[in-house]
Amino acid sequence: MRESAAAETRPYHHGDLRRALVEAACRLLESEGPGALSLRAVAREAGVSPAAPYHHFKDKSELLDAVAHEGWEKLDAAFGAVRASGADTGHLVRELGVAYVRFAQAHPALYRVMYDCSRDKADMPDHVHENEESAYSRVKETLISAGADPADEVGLELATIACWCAGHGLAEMASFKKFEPLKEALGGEEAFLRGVLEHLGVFASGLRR
Amino acid sequence: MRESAAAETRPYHHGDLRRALVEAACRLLESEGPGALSLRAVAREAGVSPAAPYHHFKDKSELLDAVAHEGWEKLDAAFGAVRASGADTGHLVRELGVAYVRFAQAHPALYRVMYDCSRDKADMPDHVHENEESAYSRVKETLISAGADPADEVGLELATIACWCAGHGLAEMASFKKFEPLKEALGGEEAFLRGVLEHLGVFASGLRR
DNA sequence: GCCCAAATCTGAACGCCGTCAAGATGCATC
DNA sequence: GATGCATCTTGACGGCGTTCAGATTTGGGC
Repeated sequence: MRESAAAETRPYHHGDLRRALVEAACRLLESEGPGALSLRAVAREAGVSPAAPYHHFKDKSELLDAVAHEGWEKLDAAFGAVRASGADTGHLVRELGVAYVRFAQAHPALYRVMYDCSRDKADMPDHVHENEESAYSRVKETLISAGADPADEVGLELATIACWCAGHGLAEMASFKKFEPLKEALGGEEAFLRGVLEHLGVFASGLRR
Repeated sequence: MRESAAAETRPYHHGDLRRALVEAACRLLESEGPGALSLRAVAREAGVSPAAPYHHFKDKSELLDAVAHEGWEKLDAAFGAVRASGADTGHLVRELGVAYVRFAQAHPALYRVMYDCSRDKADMPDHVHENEESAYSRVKETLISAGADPADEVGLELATIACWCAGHGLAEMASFKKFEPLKEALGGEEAFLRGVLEHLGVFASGLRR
């Protein structure tokens, strides 16, 4: 006889410790950075003992996976917003690239967790593979609306990967101090990002040539 | 009264513990991966007490910096080899990209340390900034030989950054399992790498348009 | 040749970490 | 109301980064 039938699998003592832990982890990540994200600290933040998380996650990496999952969904939402913003299709791919870097800059610790998880598993999360609403899928769609040939599956996949690689690389390097003079010369961060992306074929035209 | 006048600053007890530690760290990195690289393990591998490294490095991150430095020099050498291989200039930028990814795949743990250090300092190492023999400088030169306008400093810098971002992104994602079917369809890893790079302007032509 | 100051290394300690086993606690069903 | 199970706590283990006091070695000045 549950009060709310909201949760399908609901814990007993705490209410929903699993979610509470993920939220505590995100909170710590934003406030203290990735270095401060220990299992014990998360448990402390959630107000439980250091061993409590082990009833909801096999080990620390499984908690990080859950945090990363949260991150990918936030990224999907950010991409959805760009798509809904009505930017003209000619520049939409590039604007997705800018939004991607902006996301990484807005949540640097979360972004790091997202990719550390991917590296450990040597793959993108399942979520990206299967979900049609995923950011990855949206890039592919956007390439098609920009004129890519949907019948050329191989070419389309390669172009999507190219976008993703460039976006990820730029996301990890855009904040390097080395580039600050150049940013000033170009009149700001956004101009810098667009400038770099303009040199990368898929972002400039959405097509190979 | 030194036997060999080789070392300029030479330690007293061990011979050259500083170098021995860096080499031990590289050895551990190759054999056990980045997760096993603790200061204590490095000291163990070098046959000294856990506190000994603190007479040569301020803390662990400074040891990692030294390891990363070693890595960047190896990368420089790899790029030098490509440049000396006499590939035709039209494809040289792309071949540098392939070599970059190959380097990251050949030394994954070292590559990770190299970029973790950069991220922590929010910059590329000094070595990359100042050295004309650095891999970064070589990309720039190669872009010029491929036809980029050396007078357009801003454009040239943007193109170099674009190369670097794409290379780094591809290096971190090329081993994702998601891409394995595509690699097979294209007939191998190299074809996959070239295929992705072909979609990224600077690699295809070395010029903006 | 000898002594001293400085450089180098060791040993022990602190607090933190991830993880596990054993026991206490509370909910859900019978 | 008793039973069973999921949940949480307590306490412990080994490993980590780091520090500090003390032992050891070294090179330079007498």
